[in-house]
Amino acid sequence: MKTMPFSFKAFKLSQDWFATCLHKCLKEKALRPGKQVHATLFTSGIDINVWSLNSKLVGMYASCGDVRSARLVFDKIQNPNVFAMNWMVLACTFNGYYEEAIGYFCLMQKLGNVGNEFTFSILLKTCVGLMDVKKGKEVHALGKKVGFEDEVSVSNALIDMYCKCGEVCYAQRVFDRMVKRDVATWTSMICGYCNIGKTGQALVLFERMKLEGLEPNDFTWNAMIAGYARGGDSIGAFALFSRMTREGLVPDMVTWNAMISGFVQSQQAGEAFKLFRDMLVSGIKPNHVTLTGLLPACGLTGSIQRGREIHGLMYRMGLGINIFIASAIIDMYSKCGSVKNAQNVFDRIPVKNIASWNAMIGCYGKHGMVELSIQLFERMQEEGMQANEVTFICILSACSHNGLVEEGLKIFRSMKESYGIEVGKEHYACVVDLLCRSGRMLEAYELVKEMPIEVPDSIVGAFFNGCKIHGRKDLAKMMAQDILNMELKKPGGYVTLSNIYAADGDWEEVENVRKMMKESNNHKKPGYSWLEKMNLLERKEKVMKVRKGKVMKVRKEKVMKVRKESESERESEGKERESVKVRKRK
DNA sequence: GCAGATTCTT
Repeated sequence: MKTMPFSFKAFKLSQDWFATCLHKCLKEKALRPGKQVHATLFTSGIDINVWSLNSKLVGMYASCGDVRSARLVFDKIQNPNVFAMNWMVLACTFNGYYEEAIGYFCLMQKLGNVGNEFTFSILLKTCVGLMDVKKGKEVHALGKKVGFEDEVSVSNALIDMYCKCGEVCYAQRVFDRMVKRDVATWTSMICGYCNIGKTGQALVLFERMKLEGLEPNDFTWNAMIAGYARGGDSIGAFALFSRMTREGLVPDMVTWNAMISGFVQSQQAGEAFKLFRDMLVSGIKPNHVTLTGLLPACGLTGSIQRGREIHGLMYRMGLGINIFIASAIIDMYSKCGSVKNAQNVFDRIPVKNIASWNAMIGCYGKHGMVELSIQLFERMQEEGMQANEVTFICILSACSHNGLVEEGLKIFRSMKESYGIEVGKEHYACVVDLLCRSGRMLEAYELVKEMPIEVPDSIVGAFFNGCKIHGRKDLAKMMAQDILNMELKKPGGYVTLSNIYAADGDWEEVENVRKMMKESNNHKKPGYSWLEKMNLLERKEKVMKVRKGKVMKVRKEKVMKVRKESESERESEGKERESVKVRKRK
């Protein structure tokens, strides 16, 4: 906004001049100059209601994200037009005031204005924000009634809304009915399929789109590549990535990011680093997402050197204050075995968020410093930060790995009562592990039985393993019986049980379980139906959990490996320092 | 003049 014509000599006190200035501020999302224009407008005495400046003012504030100022201006408008009201709905939606956005829409209806196609596109976004398909359907019906359903923009928004709310079938129905489709239409539909893991279906659409003469753009390629990467198919993702470059297209930053984090998520740290280098060579500047995506690769291989390089790069890029990277860096140092570096980064974060606290609490826990973990947990609350589920996973696993049975149990019991946090699978897993490690098998048994949620295989496995170690075959048998009697919340119990016996080499029991399975005709239900119905939030959680699971699995090995490495590193560093000292003395 | 799809930490 340096080019704003703020030369007051050339000041033309006309509404045209104000309109041009406001438009420019709106386009460039420049709040401060916009406020200056507003102030000048105010002192000039021009009535914003006489000219159409009112909606432009609202638009300027809305586009800059200043909802409060937009609202203040809006309230002074005598007869708000569609534009002003659309801007209000938009501003409220983009800033999370979904209910208020709907309020403005209702006001619009009350004033006898049905709105236009943009009103409906924005309103559908509001429904996405609320994750409310029911409202989305209402908007759909209303839009149909007033005849906006055939607008490409509205149909696109409908597809987007249905996909994000987990109703891909409805999205497909809207898609099929469309007479004219643009790139965004296809991309939204492709995205919908990618997000529920149906990359094959997405690919079919991708090819069909090309056949119909529409060239996929960056968004389409990104959606495809990201879809494959998120589904754990880094080979498929990379095939697309290569195809994209073969077709003479230049991948943009987001595409590189998707591909890099895809490799990291499928544990291919080397490929990720290679790609990152290629990205730099091709002249694309990485952003904070690139670095947060790449950093876990350092933890995977325990390469603290690479981590330090990225850390340095972050400062050179002026991203030092970015809270997302900061947490990822803490985690990186933690996984690479350097508590001190992690702590340094943590201390330098001016405004910490929950992820930064959790990363540091987890770091202490991983390195055997439970007391510090708990101290930090307390400090966090003193500083007014609310603990979340992840915080408790960190604390409980710290207790479990360091044998703090009573403390761990106390924290576990207080979770719901004092903090109002739902106890999840991971928390149960930590505490079952805690009890098993300290040989309190009966308590572990009771805890597993009282679990109100579906008991995951990992917990059952940990329990059986504990029974083996502590010689409690009686409890193992009881648990097995409970699984068979379906007393335990465990669909597919037979399968788990036979797997457990198989892992133990007890083939006789395996055969028994199989027989029982056939007799009772109780086959494991194929788990496909929930995919269609699951909404996006749940899916995201699920994906996160799957990722976390993968990380947890390797983490143990890595931490051991890293500890060894960092020990030898410290040794060599020590030696270096000594040699430096010697040289100085000389 | 108002939209649309992609990437990220615990």
